[in-house]
Amino acid sequence: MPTRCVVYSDLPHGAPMTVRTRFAPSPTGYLHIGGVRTALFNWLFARQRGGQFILRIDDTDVARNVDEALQPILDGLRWLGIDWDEGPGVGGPHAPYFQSQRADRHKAAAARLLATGHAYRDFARPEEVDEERKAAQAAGRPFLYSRRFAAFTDADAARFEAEGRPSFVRLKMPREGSLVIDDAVRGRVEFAWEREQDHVIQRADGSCLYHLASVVDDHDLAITHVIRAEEHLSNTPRQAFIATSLGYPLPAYAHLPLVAEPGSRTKLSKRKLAQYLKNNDFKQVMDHGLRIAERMGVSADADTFNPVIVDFYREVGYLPWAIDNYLALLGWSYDDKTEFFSREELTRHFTLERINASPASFDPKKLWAVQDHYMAMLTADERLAMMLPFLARAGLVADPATPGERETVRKVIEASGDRLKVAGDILAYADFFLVDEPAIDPAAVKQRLAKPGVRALLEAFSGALAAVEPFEPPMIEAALKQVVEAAGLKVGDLVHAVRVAVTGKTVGPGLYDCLAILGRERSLDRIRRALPACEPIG
RNA sequence: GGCCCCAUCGUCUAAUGGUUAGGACAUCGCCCUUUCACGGCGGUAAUCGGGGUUCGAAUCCCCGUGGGGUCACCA
Repeated sequence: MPTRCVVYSDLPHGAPMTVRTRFAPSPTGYLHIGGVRTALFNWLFARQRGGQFILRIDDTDVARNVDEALQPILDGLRWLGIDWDEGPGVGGPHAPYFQSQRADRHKAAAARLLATGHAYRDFARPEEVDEERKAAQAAGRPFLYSRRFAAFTDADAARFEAEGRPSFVRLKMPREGSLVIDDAVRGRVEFAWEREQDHVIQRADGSCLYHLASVVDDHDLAITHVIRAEEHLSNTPRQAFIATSLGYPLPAYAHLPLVAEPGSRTKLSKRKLAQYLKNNDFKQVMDHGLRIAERMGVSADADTFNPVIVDFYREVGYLPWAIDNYLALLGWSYDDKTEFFSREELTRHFTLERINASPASFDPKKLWAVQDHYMAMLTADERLAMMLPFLARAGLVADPATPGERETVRKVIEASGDRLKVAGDILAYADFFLVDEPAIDPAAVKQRLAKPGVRALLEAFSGALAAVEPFEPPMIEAALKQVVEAAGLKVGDLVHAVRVAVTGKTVGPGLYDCLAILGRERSLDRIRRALPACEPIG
């Protein structure tokens, strides 16, 4: 290893090498929003350069059921449209794409490192290293393993073995000089070798640790650009040491700014949901999701029903591209005003150069705004296709929906306009058209129905409604205005009461649309049934 | 604590060393309006501090301060 080694942020010009990036999640059972951002940037960069995006599963240390823990991650990426050229489910020329299945390669690399003197067998017991560590700490100096149980000769090894000590393998890190990497987003970063530990790369049982495995796999998969979160920046020296010791060319590195908590710079974590809920924007988005889950009768399992986890957005009915577009803006920008990009535009414009180096806090309200924008661009048919499954899940329509149900829902969608922000919102706007006896909000009754004069007004309107022909919004509006004028009142005085009588709520699409969709008979029936509630309370 | 990274409105961000420091979300006010939502108009709001370099610094350098990441036989 040269005392100074410069890693370039991109490949030399003229090298006709295809860009290959990877996302290497470990099977944790869920897809974290920060992980998605990393995957997205890798994907975008590969696509922009006409290269390949590889999905590798870093399951080196898993004791759990990998399939079960992997599925949500694969599903999440697919849902978001982040497709991989090689990896689980699609295979590829460098298979297998599971780290656990590459153990032989890792072991061979460890053996080579040992043979070339870049690593050594160590016979220290954990507590013996801990003692050194504590002593260094107490003395106020940086810890550096003494290597006193390192076997640099066969004689050493024989002696330690005679003591019955198990051995494992450590890196023999340089203790002079420094490593300089030219990070694509951070620029030049220098690390002194004397601060780097002799990391363990292979356990006594022969299994290899993450850093070795990762470097070997990246090389075997011909990864050219390692684009990952900033938390890995300090891992880079040991990985660069492993790679160069093995004779591998170094990949280019790009360390992405962390996705931080709302209103903070701390790394976003799914475990701190309770704390994030104190943030009003976060709470609003969460509560909205909770209401939708409740209407569908879905249990909002805190483990995945969490705005830090991608599943949340799928459950609630966000558009996958809205999430991609929002996440692309978290740490990256195109110019001073463009915020919305089609898939093609984004893959055309994306560059590593325009990635920001400082942490970016996750703002669920801004994501909401991006979602709003894309939702508004959908046609009624597109929304219908998107929303029907939510209604079916809530038991409000058959699965598949009958032609009649589809027609009704389509009308509701058209009448609802921009009110539907996420697919799950249809539940709140369509229910009273799909059930015979909609739930009545008591507060709405008190506010709009239980007042003097309301009953007579509703009765008069019923009479007018019975004669409206055709039963369409403009005519219904005219009839209502006539009743109101005859009574010497304002439109609002009747509209609100009719709305509550008919829908049970104070909010919804335009009233005339509601009545038209409901039809004459059902409208009259509901008004009739609401009349007893019009008696003033007390 | 060591090492490393970061620092423009509350948030995401823009600004070849020369701009009245721009946009978006959020927020506030007004308008539109049958509710809600949308929409329209307008407002509040930022270069962490101190030194340099320079005719000129958000921008380059240094020092502080603050925040963050990382220091496993986890990944």
